Amino acid sequence: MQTAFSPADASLQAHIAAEAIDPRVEALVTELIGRIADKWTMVVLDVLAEHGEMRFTRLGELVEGVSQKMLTKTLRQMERDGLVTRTVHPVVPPRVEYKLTELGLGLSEAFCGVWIWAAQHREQVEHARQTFDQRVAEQQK
Amino acid sequence: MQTAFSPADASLQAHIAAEAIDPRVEALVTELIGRIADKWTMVVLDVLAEHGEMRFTRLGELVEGVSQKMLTKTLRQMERDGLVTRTVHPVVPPRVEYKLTELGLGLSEAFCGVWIWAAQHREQVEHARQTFDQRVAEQQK
DNA sequence: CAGCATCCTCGCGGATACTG
DNA sequence: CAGTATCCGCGAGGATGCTG
Repeated sequence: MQTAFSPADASLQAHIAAEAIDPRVEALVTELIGRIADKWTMVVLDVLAEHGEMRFTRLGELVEGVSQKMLTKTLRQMERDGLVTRTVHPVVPPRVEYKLTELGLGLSEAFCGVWIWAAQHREQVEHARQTFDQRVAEQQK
Repeated sequence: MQTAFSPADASLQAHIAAEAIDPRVEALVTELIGRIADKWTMVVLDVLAEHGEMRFTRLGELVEGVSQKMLTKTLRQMERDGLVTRTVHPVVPPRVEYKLTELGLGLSEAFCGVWIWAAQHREQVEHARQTFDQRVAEQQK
């Protein structure tokens, strides 16, 4: 079924608008967003999209700031969600490679717009914060 | 237009590719992503983008699932980041309206791709989870 | 090397009660 | 109506130590 997707993409596209109104679907999508839109998932997604297949340790270096625990957890979640594949090479020392699936690659592309936005508007956001904080401080007085 | 942005947009656009490589900028953008990519912010953003200016209570109804505390907190953060404006009408009973700024509107558009992706691939993700959980369960035996 | 297990802390976030 | 204030449980997430 192409695994889990019977209707043609064109048809789906046409239904997006209608689906967006359905509150139940909205809720499910929101839930999905809530799970994948966490900090580490996004960064791992980005790193893997840029560098391709990678080992655990190398990934930990590039993500930077992530603890080993969180990296493991994030990767497990992503594997569970079908975003990455985990291939264990039966050698010593063990060699485990992580790689984005089609699904993961698609998500990384969808998220690309947000990265660009963040890069473009970071300064505006920082300025807004300063202004806000200043206003609050003055109001305190 | 905006008050807080000296370099021209075209120039910025040209620098995006270069900036993306700079690790410091990467870190800052990552941090920004980490802050805005939380569950409630995304949903509020979505609701405001769809319905325009809205009052606090109405917002709480549409977001659905959010506690009053989290809604307040989320809105304060978004206001601080310059994503929404908060206008208090000095009447009784009090009337407070929230509305997306240009900045917020831009982010909601950037995030649009992710919403579409989530709507389109929700089933695939769910299927992947079932497969994964099954595999783990069998491995346990 | 790639992890699992354990301990421990801290702050998220819900529930409830009160106010301008 | 639109919040603030307070209490509190629980899970996220870091640090450390151990394995195949």
